[in-house]
Amino acid sequence: MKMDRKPHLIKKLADVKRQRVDESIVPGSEEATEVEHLLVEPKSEHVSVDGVLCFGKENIEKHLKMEDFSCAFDYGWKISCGGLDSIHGLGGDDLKLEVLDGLLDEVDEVDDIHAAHDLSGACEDFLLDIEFPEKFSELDCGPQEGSNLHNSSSESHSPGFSGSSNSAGGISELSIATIQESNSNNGVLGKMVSCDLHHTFRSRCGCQAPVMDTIRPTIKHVQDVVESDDDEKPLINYILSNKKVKCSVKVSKGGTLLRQKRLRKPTRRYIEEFSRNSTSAKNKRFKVRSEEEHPQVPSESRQRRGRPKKIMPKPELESDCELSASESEDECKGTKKSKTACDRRKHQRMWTLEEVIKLVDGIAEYGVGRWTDIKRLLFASSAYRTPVDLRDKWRNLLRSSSAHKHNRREVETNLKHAVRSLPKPVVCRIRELATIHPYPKVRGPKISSVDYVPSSKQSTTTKGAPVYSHGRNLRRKKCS
DNA sequence: TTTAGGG
DNA sequence: CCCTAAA
Repeated sequence: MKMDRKPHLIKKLADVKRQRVDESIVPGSEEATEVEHLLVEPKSEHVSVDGVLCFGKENIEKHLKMEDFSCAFDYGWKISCGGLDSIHGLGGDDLKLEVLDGLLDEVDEVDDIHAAHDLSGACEDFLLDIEFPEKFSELDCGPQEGSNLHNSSSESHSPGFSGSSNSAGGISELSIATIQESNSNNGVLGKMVSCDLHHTFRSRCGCQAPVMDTIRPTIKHVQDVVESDDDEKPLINYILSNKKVKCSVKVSKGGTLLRQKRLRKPTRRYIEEFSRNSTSAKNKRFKVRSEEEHPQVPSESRQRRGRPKKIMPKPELESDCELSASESEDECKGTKKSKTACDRRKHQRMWTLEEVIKLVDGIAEYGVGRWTDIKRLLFASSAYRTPVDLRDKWRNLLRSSSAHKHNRREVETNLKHAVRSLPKPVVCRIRELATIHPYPKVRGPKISSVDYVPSSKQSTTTKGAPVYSHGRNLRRKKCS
């Protein structure tokens, strides 16, 4: 199916190109330069999303028009075509390849072009993106293939495609920036260029990439569509959310080139949580509780961070599956990118009052420092609380309680706002424990000889007051 | 592996 | 919450 159309389309384009090239390209050398740059610097996927999203039906008109423009920039076009064709081994490539070669000779960025050509190689890094075009090509591109190059939806599944999509995304992204300039410099031409660039993108990833103006409404549209069938896949949600951000950024920046760093593909879990939060922040607490009721579920979530241990012991529940899935994703693709993206703190769990109380009880019973014991005995049910978490929480509790002591008024004012605050009895207990089981750390003065002047500082440092009797807990901070 | 401590 | 060092 694609095979049939390709040659045809290309031919058509070639014709158009002949007509247009002279008109559009010749006058402005700038565009050419810019395009080269564009070709050289593929960046970030966010544009690809733009392009993909643009596939709204309302844009058919625009797309058609753009097809006319598409030839303004034969460089990008040809290249993209060549790349795709060569990759997919479609018919009628010889010609195009030839042309491509010619272009390669002409253009400086041979390497880049080759890279584009050799999509399979280029795309390895961008497997993440593959799903974008896929999803959207199915979603939005389907109905209107007739009017488009439509070399995508069916082909998009080929491994090489992701690469093309990426580089195309980079192009279109840059093109946006370029467009601004072009517009200012020579309005019409700029527009044409932009159109063409988008077209290029579109041809490459098989989706339509209309000009900026068309993007916004389209996005909205797509959004609606997607939101309507929520089941479609969280990924889409993510895309949309991302999309929103990007759009806003673009607007705010007024078209200045903005290069967003590649974001790591969010795990399903992240997506889930994101959607949750966005839907209702209030439910958060409730959620935590509900999750507490099924502690086995999230148990896996924690394992990941500490040590690899046994990765995915056995998927028990759905959420477990999710986790494992995200895990595997992380492993596959995250290898390279995980570093860039700071996914720290991905899973935060609010400490409920019950938990805090439990923790305090545990500490009261076992003492400070025996976190594993406390965990094992009191938090066995909540697998997501590691001993370290308990310790951290305790630390925080101490801090807050001491803060209470220091300037109560201030704290109280905060209490009004912060729902965080613990009930007084709990605070009292904490403080009590603090004195009984001093946490080795926060001690005011390095007074090793507490015996001498204990009272003076003791009041202020609360738990800082070293209680010496608890052998185990008596950890001297390095008294330098 | 567990704790402490720092970020 | 996360990470690392030390025990």
